[in-house]
Amino acid sequence: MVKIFNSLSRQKEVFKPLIPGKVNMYVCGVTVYDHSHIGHARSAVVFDMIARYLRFRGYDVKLVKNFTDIDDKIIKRSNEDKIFWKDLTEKYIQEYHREMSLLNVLTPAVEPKATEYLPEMIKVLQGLMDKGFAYAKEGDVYFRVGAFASYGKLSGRDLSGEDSRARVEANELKEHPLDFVLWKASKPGEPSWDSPWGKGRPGWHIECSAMAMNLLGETLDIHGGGEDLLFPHHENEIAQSEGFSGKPFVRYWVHNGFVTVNQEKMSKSLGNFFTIREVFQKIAWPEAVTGEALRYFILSTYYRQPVQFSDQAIDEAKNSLDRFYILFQKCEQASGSRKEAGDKLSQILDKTRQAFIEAMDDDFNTPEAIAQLHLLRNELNREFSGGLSSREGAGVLAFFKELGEPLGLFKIPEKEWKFSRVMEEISNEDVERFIHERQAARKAKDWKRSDEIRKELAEKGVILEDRPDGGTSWRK
RNA sequence: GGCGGCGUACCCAAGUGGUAAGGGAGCAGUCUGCAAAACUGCGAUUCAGCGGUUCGAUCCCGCUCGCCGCCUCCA
Repeated sequence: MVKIFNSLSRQKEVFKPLIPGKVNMYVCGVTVYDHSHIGHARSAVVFDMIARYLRFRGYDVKLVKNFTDIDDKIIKRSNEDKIFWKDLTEKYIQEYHREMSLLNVLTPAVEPKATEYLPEMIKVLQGLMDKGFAYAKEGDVYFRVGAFASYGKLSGRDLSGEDSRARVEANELKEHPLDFVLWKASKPGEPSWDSPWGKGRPGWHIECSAMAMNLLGETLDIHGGGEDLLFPHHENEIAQSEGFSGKPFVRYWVHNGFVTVNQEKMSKSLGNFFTIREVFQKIAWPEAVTGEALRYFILSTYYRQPVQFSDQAIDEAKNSLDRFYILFQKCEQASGSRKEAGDKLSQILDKTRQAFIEAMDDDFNTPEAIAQLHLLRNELNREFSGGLSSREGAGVLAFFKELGEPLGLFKIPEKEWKFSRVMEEISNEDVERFIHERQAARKAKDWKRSDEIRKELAEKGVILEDRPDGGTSWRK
């Protein structure tokens, strides 16, 4: 039984989708005018994890995540950089895709772009006009907040209570300060589309309503996004969508917490942000390893809590993952002749699976779920210090991969994981050659030469482990 | 001014009305020719502070302090 914290009710609720077994899920994506930062990465990873976990629990999940490819910032940037706005957005969409794949974020079923849904948006606008929820002024169209009785139910504000310090944009054309623009008349030279109210472009909020309703239906099971979108964006989406359809727009609102730097929200305006690409550039591990470390870092905090980004935090995540991969390597090297433990192993695995599900069912408590995997790792090392049979080793490995799937972790083949911090390249053949030489030295009790070789290899990032059976394992 | 959140060991981070998971780092031990890995032990008499409710509170209530977020584009 999955429970989800619903921002609308501000409590955990038992998750029951509209249609049993099916989940329609919409997540606000990014505005493509610049590089994405770690905050965007968090949101993407969190909702990817949620979709993965619901699938793990047997739901048929359809996930839609949009690209906002037309807005003020895009127009501004395209003018500054003297690049056609369409080329600008295309460039960043491609970059986003590349980064998502490094983070092991699955591609959503549909990734609609705002500019591909103009007719659908205009249809919603027209509907809102017809019902009196919208009014046109000088080529703009505004939503009339006063006409929508439950306006403010998500963000907990009421229309009368907006006092003098509310920083609402002054606009003579609006009937109420909180009225928001659905359609914006275009200035000469700006990208524009035809509409019954003249040439213009859509306001920000309308795209999500139109795309979500068209692709997933008028009532969504889950709608996600960063907590900064709660107001006004999601509040406005509710008003538009419910005003238009007369049906509840979203059953479960889910919001992820921020990535912070020195306790402050990572944001463009504060200038304290790290782009995803910059993190990958800075860290010398293979990209896939960095991606998994970053993902582990994100998932090691509960998704609604703020998470503090730092180089050290990524290092710690990597260290934790190393422990798992060392175990995986041992599983791979398990010996076929080993006597099997029988039921004990499967009992241990079952117990962990149960605890894992219990944690994840409780509003996707990934830190707790990961802790369970560490407990298992610990128990396996303790109970099976004598080693596992190759069949058992494969079983354990498969088990970690199985539970790693909803988290999107443990995806990297053991041989490709990077243990050492040393980035020097050395071929496997050379490593084997050195180890062979060292074996001979050890046999002759030439410890001096043996240690020299160990040291040499260590400098090249190869870590040696002499096994009780006389062989030597290595990793790099 | 309105609304909301947070404060758990050196760092990260779960959690429950019944006496503090897990990870990282550290130290010690076992094992090892030496290592590595692994395991074992040590590490918050205590959960920002002060009151209250309770047989009992880190967890419930109130107040105080500190930090942060939204109210403007924002994941």
